[in-house]
Amino acid sequence: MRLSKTSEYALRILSFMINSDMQVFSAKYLIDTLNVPDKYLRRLMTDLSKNGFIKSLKGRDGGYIFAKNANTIHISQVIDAVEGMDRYEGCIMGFGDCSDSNPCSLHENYAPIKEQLIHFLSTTTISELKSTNVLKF
Amino acid sequence: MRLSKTSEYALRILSFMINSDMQVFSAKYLIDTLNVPDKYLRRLMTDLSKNGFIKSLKGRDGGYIFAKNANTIHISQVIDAVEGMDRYEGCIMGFGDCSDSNPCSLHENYAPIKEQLIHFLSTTTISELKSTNVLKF
DNA sequence: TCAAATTACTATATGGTGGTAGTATATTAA
DNA sequence: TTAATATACTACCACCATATAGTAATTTGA
Ligand code: FES
Ligand code: FES
Repeated sequence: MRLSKTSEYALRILSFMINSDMQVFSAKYLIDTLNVPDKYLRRLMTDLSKNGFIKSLKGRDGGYIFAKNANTIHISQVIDAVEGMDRYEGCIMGFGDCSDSNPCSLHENYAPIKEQLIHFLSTTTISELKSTNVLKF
Repeated sequence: MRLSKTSEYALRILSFMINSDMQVFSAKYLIDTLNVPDKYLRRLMTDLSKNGFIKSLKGRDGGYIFAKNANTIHISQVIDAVEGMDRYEGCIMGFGDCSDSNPCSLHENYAPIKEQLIHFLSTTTISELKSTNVLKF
């Protein structure tokens, strides 16, 4: 299972921000530190701003800052904002509806795993990504 | 979590074949029954043949047939043949190496779920997809 | 034999994600 | 006031998965 690259970038950025002591992060700084393509990161940050996760401070000494407490931002919300969560909620074989009463041949075994995945993504918040063990961003 | 459309098709086809009493399946029959695009299915079948899951019988009354016992075909092998399993084995945040000693910030919570997913895909065989409960192909 | 039924091959079109380029706009330290 | 430092916007390009089209090759029943 892999997220879209855009989701990966978004989570890496927010994860990096919550693990840092700094308050304001310029695009340039994030680009250099996280090795995310310049213009791609800028567009993504605008997108995250519009979705209310962060807000931008324009002009000299400007940058990005959390728009709300990171413990109110769930991973699933971030994924939903940049690529949509549908991809993870539907049937693994591509049939739209996934339910016990209308199962595909993989449903019985896969459904419990999916439940855990969805639960994990929708209950974990960005602030829970703060850790001293994490070595990479 | 969703497989690539090609993997979906492949699994739906093999799942359909194991759940049917027939032995030989023409491309035309599969196309009409499973609503998979004509030429796309044909190319996929050739691909599955080359990977040894099925074999083709050419000419009049030809079609496709399992090339080996379906209980020796694991789901992960099918996925690996048509889209590759790397996508599911790596770090959820896109860092190549995923291990407890070099974790990303999601690793601690995600790794156990990934283990289950990989285990499920690599131990389940096509013949286990035979079921009277399944309503859709 | 040969026509019908079938798979195999090659080339091309399309759509979406990821990535790039250039310009416009806003803010502020000096 | 103004130059420097930021973000915002618009258009475009590249690649890959998905899908389509046309033709060639193979087998077999009649
Ligand atoms: S119906 Fe396919 S995974 Fe639930
Ligand atoms: S290192 Fe990211 S999921 Fe394991």
